[in-house]
Amino acid sequence: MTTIKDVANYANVSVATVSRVLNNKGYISKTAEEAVLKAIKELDYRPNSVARSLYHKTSNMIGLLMPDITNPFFPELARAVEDVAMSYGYTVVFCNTDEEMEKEKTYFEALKQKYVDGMILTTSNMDSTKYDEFDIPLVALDRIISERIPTVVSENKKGAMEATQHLIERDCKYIAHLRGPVGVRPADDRYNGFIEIAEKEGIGYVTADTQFSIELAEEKTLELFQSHPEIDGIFASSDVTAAGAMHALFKLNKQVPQDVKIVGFDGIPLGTMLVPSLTTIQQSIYKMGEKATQLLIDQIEQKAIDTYYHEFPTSLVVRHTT
Amino acid sequence: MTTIKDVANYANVSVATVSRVLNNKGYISKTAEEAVLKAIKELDYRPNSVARSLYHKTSNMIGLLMPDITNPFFPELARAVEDVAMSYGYTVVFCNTDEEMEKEKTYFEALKQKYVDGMILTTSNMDSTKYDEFDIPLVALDRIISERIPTVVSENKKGAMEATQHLIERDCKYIAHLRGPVGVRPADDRYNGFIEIAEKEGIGYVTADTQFSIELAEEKTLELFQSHPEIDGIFASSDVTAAGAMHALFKLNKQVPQDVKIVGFDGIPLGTMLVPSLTTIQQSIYKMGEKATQLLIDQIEQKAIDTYYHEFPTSLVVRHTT
DNA sequence: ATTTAGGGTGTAACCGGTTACAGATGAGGT
DNA sequence: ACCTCATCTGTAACCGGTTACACCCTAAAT
Repeated sequence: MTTIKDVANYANVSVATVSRVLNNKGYISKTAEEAVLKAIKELDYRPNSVARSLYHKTSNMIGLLMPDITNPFFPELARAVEDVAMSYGYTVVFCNTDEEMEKEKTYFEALKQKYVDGMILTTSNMDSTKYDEFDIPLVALDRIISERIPTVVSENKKGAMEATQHLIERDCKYIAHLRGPVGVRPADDRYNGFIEIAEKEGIGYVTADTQFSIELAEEKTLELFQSHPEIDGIFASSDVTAAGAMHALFKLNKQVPQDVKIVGFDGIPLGTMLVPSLTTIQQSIYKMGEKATQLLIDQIEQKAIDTYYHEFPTSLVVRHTT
Repeated sequence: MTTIKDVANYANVSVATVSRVLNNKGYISKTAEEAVLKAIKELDYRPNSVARSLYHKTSNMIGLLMPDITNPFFPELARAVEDVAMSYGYTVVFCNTDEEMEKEKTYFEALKQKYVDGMILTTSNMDSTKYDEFDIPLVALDRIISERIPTVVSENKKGAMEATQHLIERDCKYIAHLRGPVGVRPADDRYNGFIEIAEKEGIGYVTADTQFSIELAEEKTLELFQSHPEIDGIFASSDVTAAGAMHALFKLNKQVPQDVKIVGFDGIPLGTMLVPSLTTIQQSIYKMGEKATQLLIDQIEQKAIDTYYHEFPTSLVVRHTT
């Protein structure tokens, strides 16, 4: 491996001069610069970024912590993060936490030891004060952790209200809500939005707790219909959950949208692949990923951050399940 | 940040002794060891892995190059890679190349500058000899690049044959194959497997070229039915493509599986979410990711690699589209 | 009493960069 | 002629670890 010393020797200058050329810093004579550039070219030299990191305590890497890339909501987010990061010369290290606090801690430690410049969190299982202790730039994405951490989320409550309203406009009389994980703010907000409209419109409703798993959603839907056969509308907390509900309806021999109408939440590609395709509340997933990454890089590069809380609008996309 | 020097001072020993304790190397007295361990604990010391890397000339990172994490085939692969990597103390940098040679080159350079220890390739758009030039451990996953690079793929041809046979057993008389990208070996192998069985069984068939996009698959399916309304079976080169075909059939008002039967390829979760759920050729996606990562780490750690070519069995999973 | 050998420890060089600092040179101002 | 200052360059310390080597100590062997 060619080192800066090799280049210095070859160009008959000191390592300091080579470093100056590399970083365009300080005074360099034309002669020296040319000699160095020639040496770099002929020796095919690339600076060792580990050595650089050691000195600068910086790695040009950012960490992306998410529950599970296998959950179809995250690939698009990850994609956006990576696109923006790369355009600024950062690389992305990605970590699946499975919502386990232990894993989260392990990754935090591992990444800190590698001098990652910052982290994007789409998962938060440690005590919220813990995050402030790590003195490393953070951004919360699709989660709300603490007001000290810049945050990017959707207008979850508003979206949920719109979804519920839509089902009512489509003549649903008794609506079930498949609620997301209790305690996760976006899911709670959707729940609250649903309740608010259902109460306001004085319509019949039930709710059931689910996670983001298709199997559980199917199971819960079957249970709901056992106790409430009059359900004619479902608002699912995520598109994956909606897919689970559709399976249950298939088993129950209910026609979608004739017998039961369904609205999901997320707007992931899965929705368009389902047959019939899924009416859903579209989040600006890619844009949220972009914004979060931008916010992180701004912090890393010490730029002032104007707003700490960013809410992205959602939109109702009517497809074939309503 | 606490350094090894702080620990040494606190424990009243030299940095060498601390390092020996950390790495369990050389002679250490019980007294010294205890003092060091106590210091480490009380100062909450973690060795700086960048400094370690500098000495050991490794970054403990591996690169994962894939076309697009947004394509539902890749998250599971990525997940497996990350799981195994992390269990060996490696972190994963992920890169989306969009099958563009330029991007691939850029990432290769960027990662080499960061001295990643190795890379897993699920995409290959450079000249195959180019890869040999980079003297860095590589593994080809779901791609075949060169026999000098350890390779992990599915039994694509065999799987395709099984899929075709299955459609014939289900009484299909005229089968369409939605072929994957020409020139990509796994896709070509599936095509060849299909042709071989179709010819052998003397059944009617057509093929159409697609990519891994749902829209294109839908479009091509519509075209196929226009020219060949007698099609009663479809073997799609991927599950995403199969989903596209299902959309087309929905538009054409054809019942699945009554009028047309469909078999996909991949076994991604999407298949179970579709209604009706998709019969498919299941690849051991996770296991392939594990194996590839293991092969990469073996190379990095200079272990001998017994076999360079690994084929994973596929299996027919019969669900509701056949 | 003197070797000998193994246990235990610290010093300093090293990994490959960056940069503070000091010294050298030469042009321009007084 | 002397001073000032900008330009240019090299030496060496530093980032935070690892380890070769030298040295000391003690107990067993001769």
